[in-house]
Amino acid sequence: MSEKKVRVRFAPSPTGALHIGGVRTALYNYLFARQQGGELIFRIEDTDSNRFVPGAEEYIIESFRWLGIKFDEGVSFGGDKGPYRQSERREIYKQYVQQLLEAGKAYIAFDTPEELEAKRNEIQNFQYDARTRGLMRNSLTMSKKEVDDLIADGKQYVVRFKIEPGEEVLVDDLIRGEVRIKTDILDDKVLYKSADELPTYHLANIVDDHLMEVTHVIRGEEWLPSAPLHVLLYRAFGWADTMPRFAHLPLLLKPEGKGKLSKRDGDRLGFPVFPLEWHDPKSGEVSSGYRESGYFPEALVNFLALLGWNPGTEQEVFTMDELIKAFDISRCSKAGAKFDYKKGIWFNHEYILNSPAEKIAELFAPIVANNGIDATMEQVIKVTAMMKDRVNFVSELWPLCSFFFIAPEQYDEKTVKKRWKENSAQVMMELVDVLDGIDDFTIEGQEPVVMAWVQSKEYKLGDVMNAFRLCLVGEGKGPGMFDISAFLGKQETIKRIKKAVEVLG
RNA sequence: GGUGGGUUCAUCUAGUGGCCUAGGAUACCGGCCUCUCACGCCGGGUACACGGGUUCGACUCCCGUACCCACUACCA
Repeated sequence: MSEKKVRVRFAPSPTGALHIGGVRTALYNYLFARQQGGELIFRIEDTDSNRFVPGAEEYIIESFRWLGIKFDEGVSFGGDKGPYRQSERREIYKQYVQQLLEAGKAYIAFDTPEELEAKRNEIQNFQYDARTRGLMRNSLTMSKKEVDDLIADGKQYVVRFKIEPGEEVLVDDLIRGEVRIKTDILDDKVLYKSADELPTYHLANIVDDHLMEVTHVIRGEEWLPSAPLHVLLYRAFGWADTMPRFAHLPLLLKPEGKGKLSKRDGDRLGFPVFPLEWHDPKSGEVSSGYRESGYFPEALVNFLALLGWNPGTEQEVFTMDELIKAFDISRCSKAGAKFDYKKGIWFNHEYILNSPAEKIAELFAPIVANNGIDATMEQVIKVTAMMKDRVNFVSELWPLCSFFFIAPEQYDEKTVKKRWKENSAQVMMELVDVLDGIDDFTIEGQEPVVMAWVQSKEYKLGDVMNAFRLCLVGEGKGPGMFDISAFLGKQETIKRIKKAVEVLG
């Protein structure tokens, strides 16, 4: 319809670490913006001064930097529609609140929280609306003078939106289709609080989205019930013709059991619910993050993108660019998705599989060094190339391949029992002689010679190789035997065999 | 309680009236590969919430019931 440039926003409250569901919402906004050639705005919704948590804003920005989700404007990103922090937009909101007041579309209410609480106890299912506002202390029931005097007196008040009953509001949702709600069941929402001179979410959201020329509001399903209120606000301001389109995303649910995904589920089942490690400044509590747990940002993004959306093809592994091309908001599912964290692990495995050994080795090298090993980068790359496809996380690499760098101190009991035969010691000593005679100790140099010897002696290949493995590794695991011996070199290989023969006899 | 949203394998999901004896992926189990352990490959399993319609025909459309989720704050 319109030729307007697509503009979307992600607007978190700085009340703590960014929840994984929020990350997904931001990702969908990003994919949509990029695909449409539009822009993504980062706005901070800090209209609740009581819930502000220091460091949260920086945490959120750093999270997106790590994930590769880039904003075009907003807090810390520049732009000419700022300020992008709602606490810095007080004067703007005041002006629009005034506009609503003057048009008779909102009114001032003096009821204290205690009075409201009393009313709720007095009347069951009490709701501040057309039926009850005549019973309350507000500018609808008081004279203008009374109201002016109270304000002049410094009495605290709120501004409430005057909802007219008897109407049906239509919300046209990109994911859910047409949702209709009767205004009778809506309450006169608080739009502004004089106490901190700040609006509530609803007012700030509409004013900012309008002023920032937002064209699509992509947010969590928890906002669906208040979407009609937002539609009504656009109308009250006379902005109905430029009202953004809405898309309400399904929620992320607990992996097992009922309810929405919480931090406790992560702690219990052993997966992070935050992108980065979070240190709560109040409680001092530390929560694990995907980054610190060894996930690749690309894998997390890929995993999250497929949780609640699918391309309609059988492709599952996507780069960010591929996601941008394939994304289609109308293909988002409507039902909440249980958080399938095991699939997230699989995605990480896929990324390791598809990454060159050099890249994984860069991450593995510090781990090798931390274990007190003085290895060259070339050695680390060699080991990584042999072992990386077997793990889900880089951190799993070391326990699997420390034997490349450290000779076994002891020999796994079960493997000894199974693989160390009567004549193993003798065969291994023969093998030492065979190996000692090989000048070219590469895989290609060793293999034919050793194989020929095994054949000539009519030994069983398995018996020789498994005993050989036990000598070099200390247990029955690892890549091909000649890969290991070639890496170790002639001297170390022979040394380990002799040591094993000595210990195992 | 009220309002809105939702309901396909254990899990994420494909499916827009006949292509569905319901497809893919994860997890699990089994096999293959093989000098071991993995990886990989191949294979396996009791899924359309239930009940009524509409229709020649329903997983797909309509109604009801059940269950789940969200919202119901001077929080977002």
